[in-house]
Amino acid sequence: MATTAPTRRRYAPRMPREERRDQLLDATLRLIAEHGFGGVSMEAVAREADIAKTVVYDAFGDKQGLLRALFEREQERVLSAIAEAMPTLPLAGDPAGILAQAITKVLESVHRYPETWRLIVLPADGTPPALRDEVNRHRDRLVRQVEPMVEWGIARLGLGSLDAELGAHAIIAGAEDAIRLTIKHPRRFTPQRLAEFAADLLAALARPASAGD
Amino acid sequence: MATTAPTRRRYAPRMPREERRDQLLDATLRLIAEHGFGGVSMEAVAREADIAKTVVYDAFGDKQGLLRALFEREQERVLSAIAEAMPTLPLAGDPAGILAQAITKVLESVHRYPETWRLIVLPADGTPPALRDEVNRHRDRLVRQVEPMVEWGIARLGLGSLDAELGAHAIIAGAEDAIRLTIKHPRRFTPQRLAEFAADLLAALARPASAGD
Amino acid sequence: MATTAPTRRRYAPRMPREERRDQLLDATLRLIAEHGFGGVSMEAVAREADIAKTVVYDAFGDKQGLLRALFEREQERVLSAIAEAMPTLPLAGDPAGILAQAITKVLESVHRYPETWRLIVLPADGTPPALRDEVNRHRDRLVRQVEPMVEWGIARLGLGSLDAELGAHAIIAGAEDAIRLTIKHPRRFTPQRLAEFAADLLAALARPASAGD
Amino acid sequence: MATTAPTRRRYAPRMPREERRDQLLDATLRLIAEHGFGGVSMEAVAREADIAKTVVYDAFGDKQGLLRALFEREQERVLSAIAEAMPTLPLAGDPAGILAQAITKVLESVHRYPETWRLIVLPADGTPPALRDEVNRHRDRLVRQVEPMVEWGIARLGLGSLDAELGAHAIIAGAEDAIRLTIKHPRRFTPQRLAEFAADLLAALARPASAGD
DNA sequence: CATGAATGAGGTTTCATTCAT
DNA sequence: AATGAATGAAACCTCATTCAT
Repeated sequence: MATTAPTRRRYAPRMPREERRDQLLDATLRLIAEHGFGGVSMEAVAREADIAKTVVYDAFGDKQGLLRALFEREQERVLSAIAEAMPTLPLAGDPAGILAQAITKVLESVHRYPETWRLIVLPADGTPPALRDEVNRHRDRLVRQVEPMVEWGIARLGLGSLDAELGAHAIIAGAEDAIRLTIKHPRRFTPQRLAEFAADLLAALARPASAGD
Repeated sequence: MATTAPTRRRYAPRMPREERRDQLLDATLRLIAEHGFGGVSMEAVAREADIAKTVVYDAFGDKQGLLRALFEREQERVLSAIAEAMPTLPLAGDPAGILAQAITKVLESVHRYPETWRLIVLPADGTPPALRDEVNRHRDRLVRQVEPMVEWGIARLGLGSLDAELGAHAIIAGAEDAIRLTIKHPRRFTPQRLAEFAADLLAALARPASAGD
Repeated sequence: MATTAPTRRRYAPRMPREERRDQLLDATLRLIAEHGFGGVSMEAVAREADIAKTVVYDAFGDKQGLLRALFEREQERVLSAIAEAMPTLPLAGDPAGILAQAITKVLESVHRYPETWRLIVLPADGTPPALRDEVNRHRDRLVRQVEPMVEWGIARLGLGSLDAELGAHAIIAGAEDAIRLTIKHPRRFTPQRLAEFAADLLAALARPASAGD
Repeated sequence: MATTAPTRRRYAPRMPREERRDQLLDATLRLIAEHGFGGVSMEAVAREADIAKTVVYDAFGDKQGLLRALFEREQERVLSAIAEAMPTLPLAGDPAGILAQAITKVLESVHRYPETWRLIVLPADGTPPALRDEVNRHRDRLVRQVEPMVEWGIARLGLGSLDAELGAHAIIAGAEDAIRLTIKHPRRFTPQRLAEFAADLLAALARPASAGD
């Protein structure tokens, strides 16, 4: 008569709907972090929260609903961090400093909420295509948003011939990699180090030509 | 002269093991390309190859085996393309040109075998973690392999203070993004354009300082 | 001035038990009419009445209880319509007229309460067998009740050899079909038309033989 | 170590696909007969056949497929019995005899395959609406097919004013009731008795007017 | 009397995998 | 080296029903 296994508390503690939703989203995020996207199942979420499956259904309708809600919540955090990190327009001053500051701000958020960022930045297959597409849409929009800034930077640094579209892509790709490094080795790749590298790079790009700029 | 219902392929042609394996890996790759990773099932592979399921088991043991074999085969192609693209040591000459040439070579392979590269570069979840890890191991190795070249380049370009490790990461990240762009919009982002951008960037980085270099 | 999401009906109006029961039975009948029997679930009934599920349980105990109560209420209406339609005993006069009048009366009720009649006359499966059996019991009783009238009619019409039991069955079967036609195509098959047909039929059966009857 | 319950033969006997399908359709029909339509589930069918669930899926694809296949098989039997029972055109001779013979033939089939007939004649809700509609379509077609015969009969019997459309409906409704009686009380209501009743009825309808017929 | 949050059982379906030939 | 028929586990989802307030 083992006491461990069959002992199941008859009723999980009651919880208002919103709180339950949050708790379940946390559980889901944990599952993704540990077992990847394939590890998410309504069953597993319920188990992780030590609760009956139907509670999950009551809270989110179905699996799509669960994942959508998760993405929305996390995306929110990511988008607002990005929005805050974006330099204020019109741009003025030193491109290197501007970039460094933006990167620093983003990476600090990554530091605080690594799982959130991992979810958005490493969009795995297994994700309903709709969600994946949405992430991609946001990314594309970001690239287009950054492009005029890159144009300004190119002009400012006297690099007239450079391909601004690719420049924007490169910056976003670099930032994503920085995010990934931050997630994987937070000690080794600190926001400071990564931001400094970006600043150095831009500084090195500056054409000293127009000396008195 | 197929009749409608009861006509069932009597026997698929016998095939030596290696040939069959190749055929099945092709079928698998096709499935991934069309229906994403979720579209791969032993059943689906067998159907795609118009063969009985057990043949797949005989050829690869189990699903892991199938995917592992696929990854190995495709990785092979990727690795050899990379190996060929790598500049010959010791490095000498213009870093921009060297980088441009390496990128061009890689992207030409991407052009030819987009599915292969997609498989390796966009490693989807749903993939057994073991495989994913292997891809990451290869990537890390590549970063470490590139690092000394970056060091050389930094010295060559007179950028003494730059973080070489991050430089290597940046180059790989940029290359990966280039690969992704090539896969997604092959018309718009040609190898030439991407390589040229890389070259321009490196050229702009060159410190004219040691004028007589 | 409803706001979108968080607006939740605070409390449904309190209601004495009997009134609530009636309201819920109406909701149930509506559900059956619209979505068939499969559309009835405690949840759906509660939603249709805009009330909490447990109220339904409090009112009827369980699903069986709900359905049983519904059947009882509707059966009641059906039975009283039938009772009213029944010719008064002892029978006298023209069988055709008697039948026509009975049919007319029944079909008028069908016209007014098609859902009620549909419920009883088209007893769908999915209904707990118990209920179905009850309907059948009532039907059998009706057949037996009609049988002596048929006997009288047979004698009256001078059709001595006819099987009265089957005659009773035939009349009920015909009436049921008339009901079904009324429910499905109320315009096309009016009570008048159907009653007239029945009267014509009986008139045609009359043996003119015993002329002076 | 009880031998009863946990002893489950590891592998059910192999069977060619068609035979398995037939066996499963039989099992399904049995389930419907015993527990009504609600008693049909893939699960239950598998249990009834003492076989793994997936075998049912392999055989029919899904639940719809199972039910559709069942209906097709049974409908087939019903339709061919009806076709055989239909009097040959052009009609000639005694309407009563014609009707009696048709009814006899149908009811003999009902006697032999009561479950089949029950399935088609008592079409329950819970049936996918598509199937139900198909049954109704067949029934409607039958009514329209019978109508000209009724017209002929009305003329033949000298009942000029009678509503032929309703006559057709009445005949089908009566036949259906006869079928139901046969299914429920095969001893009490034999084909002979029911056919004789129909014949008597028609005979009684004949207007002796054209005395020399 | 009414609510909202919980449970458990059962049904549909898919899939990797094994057995028998 | 092939085939086709079987298994079991696990996922999604729905529903009747109960608990706590």
